[in-house]
Amino acid sequence: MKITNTLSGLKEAFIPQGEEVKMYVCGITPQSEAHIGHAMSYINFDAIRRYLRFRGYKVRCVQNFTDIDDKIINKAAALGVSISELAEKNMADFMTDMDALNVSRMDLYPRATQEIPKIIEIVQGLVDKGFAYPAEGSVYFRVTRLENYGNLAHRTLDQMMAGARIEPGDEKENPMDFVVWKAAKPGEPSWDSPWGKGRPGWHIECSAMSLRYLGDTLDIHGGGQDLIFPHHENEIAQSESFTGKKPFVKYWMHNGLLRLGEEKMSKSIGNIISIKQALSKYSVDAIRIFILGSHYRSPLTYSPEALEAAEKGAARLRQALESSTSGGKSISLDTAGVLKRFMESMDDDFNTPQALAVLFDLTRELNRLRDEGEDISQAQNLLKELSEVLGLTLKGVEKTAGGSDQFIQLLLDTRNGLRQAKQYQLADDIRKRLEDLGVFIEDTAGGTTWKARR
RNA sequence: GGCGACGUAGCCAAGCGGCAAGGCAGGGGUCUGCAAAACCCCCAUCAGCGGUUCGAAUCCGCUCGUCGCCUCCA
Repeated sequence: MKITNTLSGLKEAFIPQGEEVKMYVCGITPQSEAHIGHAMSYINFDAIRRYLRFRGYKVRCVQNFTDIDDKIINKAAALGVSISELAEKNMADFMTDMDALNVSRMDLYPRATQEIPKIIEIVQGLVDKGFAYPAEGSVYFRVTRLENYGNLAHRTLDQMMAGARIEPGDEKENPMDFVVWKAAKPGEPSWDSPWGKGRPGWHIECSAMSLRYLGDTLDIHGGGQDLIFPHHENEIAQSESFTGKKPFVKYWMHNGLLRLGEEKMSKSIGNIISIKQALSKYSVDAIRIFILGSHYRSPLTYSPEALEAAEKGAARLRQALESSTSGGKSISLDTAGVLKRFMESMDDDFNTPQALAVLFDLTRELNRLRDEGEDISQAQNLLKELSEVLGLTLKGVEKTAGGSDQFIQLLLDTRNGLRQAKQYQLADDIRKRLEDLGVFIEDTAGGTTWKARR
């Protein structure tokens, strides 16, 4: 398997440290509802995890909740609710969204506010070794102590300074120094520390959680491209300085960002479509096909047209699993070939668009064999298995609950009576009216079937 | 200004040195009482210009256009 490593900029052979792949996927700051940009990141990394498991790896994956930071504090104040109340609500919503998107659960979801002792331990360690210094109750990381600062972002300190957007902050020795521990402001939540009351800076929580739950060296650390700098760059600085071990992460993976129109979808710009909004219009499978239909490192633009196209594609895959498997002849499907193509695609830096193409090809082949009267159960099982690797559910829309099924069946029976009597106008009228109610009919050789669609 | 990525059919999107995957839409067939579904066939020379090579969408250079990061952000 090969993975593109952001640090080297190269596609590298994937060799994990041990039996278990240690993986960390940057989570959210639970300040508001998650949007489909988040969905894009987490669906991509979900497919990656699923494939690693499919390939026989054990995977231990951790995802943080950064439940304390400026944004949450301000937002909670604006809404007039407590910080924990806001965070709890958004974390619960996030889990609901992830479940709805069929993103498999992480092994652990640590929270920044519950990792304070580990965070203080790291900050203290950094101060002891001279990598960080206290100033006015805060503690800053001394960026100039590192030779390789900027490596992940492929930038040097000088180049960053040239950006000239950095505000020098009086307490800092160097404008690029970043805060690892923030002195408390009045009215804000705070914890006791050797430097007085304060709270963690951004970045430090991820170092604390990954070191604590996965060890000094991770195999894979993932997140959106917008996290490369400064977030992940700073994580490397803190973690490696604290443990004295390199590398902190063997493979850095970053997904491209979702755009809406010509801009990145982002909370600060406000051009957001929430996961719930998307799910109210499109099926999970459509959303996953839309996202996995583009390579994880490429940017993707959200559009109703693209989602609708994905929805139709999803319907085709589903249809292939729903069709009956009547024939009794032996199988002439090249299952090994299909599997090989699928794995070659995924082995190559998780090329999900190509893997999806394999599924669509398999679907066409399956339908063809069915039309020729072959037993297609094996092909269907393969399609089901590979779809699950990509996290597709391929579940049809539920038939209506309870009673109405019987009435629909009654109408179909009546209509088929009319058809036999060649009363086609009446039969077509029933079909049309059922369609208006969201019930779609198909007359096949084996009888009439129906399904509910929105 | 610095760093990075990208520009492939009507739309979305793989391929990254050897005769252009896949999805959606479109056209033509088969099947069907008609629909629907499904199957078969058709539909691009890869932003532009120049170079390297037996051979380039794929490598190099320039031009044009777009996006991301450098500040909170998946």
